[in-house]
Amino acid sequence: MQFSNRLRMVKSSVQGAKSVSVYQDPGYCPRSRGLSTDENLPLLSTIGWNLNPHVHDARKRKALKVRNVVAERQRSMDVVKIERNGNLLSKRIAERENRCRVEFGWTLKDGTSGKNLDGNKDEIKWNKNFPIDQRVPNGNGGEIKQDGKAHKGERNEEGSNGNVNSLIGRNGYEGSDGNECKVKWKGNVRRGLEPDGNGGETMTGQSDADAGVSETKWNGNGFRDQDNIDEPDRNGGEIKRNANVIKDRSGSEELDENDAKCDRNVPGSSDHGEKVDKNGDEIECSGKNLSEKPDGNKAQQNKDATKHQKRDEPNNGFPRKTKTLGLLCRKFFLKVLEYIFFGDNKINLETIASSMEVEKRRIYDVVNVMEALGAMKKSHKSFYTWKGLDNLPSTLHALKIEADEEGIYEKVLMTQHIMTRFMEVPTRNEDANNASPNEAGPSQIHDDSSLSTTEESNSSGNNDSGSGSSKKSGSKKKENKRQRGLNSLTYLCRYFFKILIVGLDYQPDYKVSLDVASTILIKDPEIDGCKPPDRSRCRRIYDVANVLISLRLIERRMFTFGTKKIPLFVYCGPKIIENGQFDFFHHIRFNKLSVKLKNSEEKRAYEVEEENLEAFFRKQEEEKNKAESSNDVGEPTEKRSRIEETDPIQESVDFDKENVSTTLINQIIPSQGPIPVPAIRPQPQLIVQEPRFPQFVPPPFYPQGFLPFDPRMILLNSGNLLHNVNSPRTLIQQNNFNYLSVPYPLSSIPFFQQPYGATFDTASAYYATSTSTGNSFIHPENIPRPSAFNIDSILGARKIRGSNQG
DNA sequence: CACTCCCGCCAGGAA
DNA sequence: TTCCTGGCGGGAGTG
Repeated sequence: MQFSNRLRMVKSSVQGAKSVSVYQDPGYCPRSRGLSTDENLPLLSTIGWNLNPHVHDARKRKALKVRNVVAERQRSMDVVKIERNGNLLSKRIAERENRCRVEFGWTLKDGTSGKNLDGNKDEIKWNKNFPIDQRVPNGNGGEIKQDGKAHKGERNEEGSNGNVNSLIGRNGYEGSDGNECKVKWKGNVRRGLEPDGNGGETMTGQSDADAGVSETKWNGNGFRDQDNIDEPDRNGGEIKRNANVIKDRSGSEELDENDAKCDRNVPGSSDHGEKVDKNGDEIECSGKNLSEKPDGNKAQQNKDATKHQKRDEPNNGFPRKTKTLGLLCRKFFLKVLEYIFFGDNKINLETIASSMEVEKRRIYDVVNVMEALGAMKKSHKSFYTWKGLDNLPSTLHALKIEADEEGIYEKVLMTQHIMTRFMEVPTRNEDANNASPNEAGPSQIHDDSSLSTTEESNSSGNNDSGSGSSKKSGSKKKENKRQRGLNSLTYLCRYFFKILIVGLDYQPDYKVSLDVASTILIKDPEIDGCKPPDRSRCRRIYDVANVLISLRLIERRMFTFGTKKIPLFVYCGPKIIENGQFDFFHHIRFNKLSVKLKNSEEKRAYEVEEENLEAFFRKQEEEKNKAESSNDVGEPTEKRSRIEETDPIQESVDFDKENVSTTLINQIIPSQGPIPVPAIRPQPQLIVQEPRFPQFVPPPFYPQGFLPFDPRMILLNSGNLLHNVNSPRTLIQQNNFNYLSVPYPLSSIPFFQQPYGATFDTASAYYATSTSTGNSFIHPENIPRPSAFNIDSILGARKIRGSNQG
């Protein structure tokens, strides 16, 4: 509770008064180029000007509805879950029509007072605190046993336990713990059950819904949502629910009423208690009882129920930092693990989204990346098949081959070189205004004269002139579609991976900056030159990167360049081997995030997710051990997790998983047991490495103005070229362009701290190679920015201009 | 101010 | 026609 309160953040409500960013500079914004200013105007809704308030309101309502739906689904999800015996939730909706019985149960943690509902139990014994164990024979001789005393069933009023479906109900943060608005299970819940006509049996009970790591059963408040929940499990058509089931029989208006009544110990009341729905289900009403009209398949997406849970919760009550994509990915992964654990590889996005308390839209971001990695495949609407990441090494191997064939490594190098030139220090006499980045590039002719079709299509995407013929619009549509595909997260992810892995064979410490990656991803330097990529796609790269980071497949490491820090991405996934196998669960378990999370909420959230994951694995192991108890010879437990000091993935050492610390974000714990493919970890940052730049063979393609360079060529002050590799000043100049064969060949700056490419002083035509001897050395501090390709900085300037323009 | 990236609008298309 | 999917950009949050 305290923590939840702490997490509450008041979302700033700055609206309207903000200046609007209008990207109208055709010289910079590829999408804007050649467009009229109207095309570049942001939506009115975003501006808030001249906007029909009704439209605006409608949008807001829609957004609100979406949020409500999410919350509603969450409630549904609470009811959907199953006992851990594998009664996997949500299978076929159609089956709900035939289900015979539904059990609502809470398994008791201490096991003293009742049986778990595992399996097809016929009865539940309740805690002795339960004064009444009322058995009502149903029409077919079945027994209905009802409720018990919940001794630990503290539930969130919202039913928004993000972990409701999780075996590990850690529930430690973001109010997802059911502790924010606790509903104490008062027990003493009595009710008269009406036998259903089908001989269905309803069991009500309650579990020790302790957020216990290993005991979490179904313990959420739930709306009955037949679309989600009314599905028999695979063990005989039972759904066991140990949730506070919300039942809306009379529509939203009654919710509060029911709510209020149910706060009391509910005596068996036909009004608020169980009712047989048309399918013969009985629904228990207990704890926080809300009722839902059992009127059919589409339970009214509850606005009202959500209403009261949302009203005090700006930003859904959770700080933004606890909703990061990386964190979401971790949660998602845990959910998937549960599915796998239950032997089901069909992932229902709706279910997952509900249980994670996020909009489905957010899930797509993760799913798309997973798809790109081959981990998931869409089966049908809202359902994906989990294929796993065990084949990741071979998947990446294939990607790497593709990358090689596409010459991506050369593109990377070339982009680095080209971008380097944006760091030119203008001569004193030179008007800085004339030295725009684009003009410096070898592809400038391209840039100016011929916008690529890509850009055209980009532009067309924003162009709503609509005056073209149908034929024209058809092709435009096609082009839009093509462009959309190129911008898809899946595509970007794969391409991003190609960029990140393609150089591993050449540079052991291969790393790529965001600027380089975004430039290559967003444009083909060969065609488009190295114009600044647009912001939007950079955002996508951030999205992809965050997911990959949370999966521990890449790392983002900060490198200093002068006074600036620039992030570089480093691959740290499994070794890329053809037909290699990879225990991804293992990988994600023992490779903790190495990034330092500054935000405490985010850090806490990550910790909780780590703990959840760990608890899941422990649970899994426990069960495994039980099964193999006879053979089990325990390893010495002295081996413990340790703080990673060297390359953490050098070897896989047996460690006692049970004692693995899961709270250290920066900790990397060697894995237990061998894994087929070790993970690649970046080198420790502080180790000075020899510059290891391969003898770069010029790529087979050359943009206009770009000529291959010879690493052995150096440029003398006279401008003549010489073959010499021994000189510290290794400058290559060909065709009016300067290339450096070896970036910072003799620089005292460690290579890993150096920016990509070389720093070039046009005034002196020297490369900075020495801090002590080179008269013309340009200290990094004197370089305006680590990369002029920093998108937002460029666009930020544009932004100002745009704002100035109106 | 720059960087990061969440949020939600809305186009496109599948169901 | 509905609604799922996901591209996209605004702007919030943070250092």
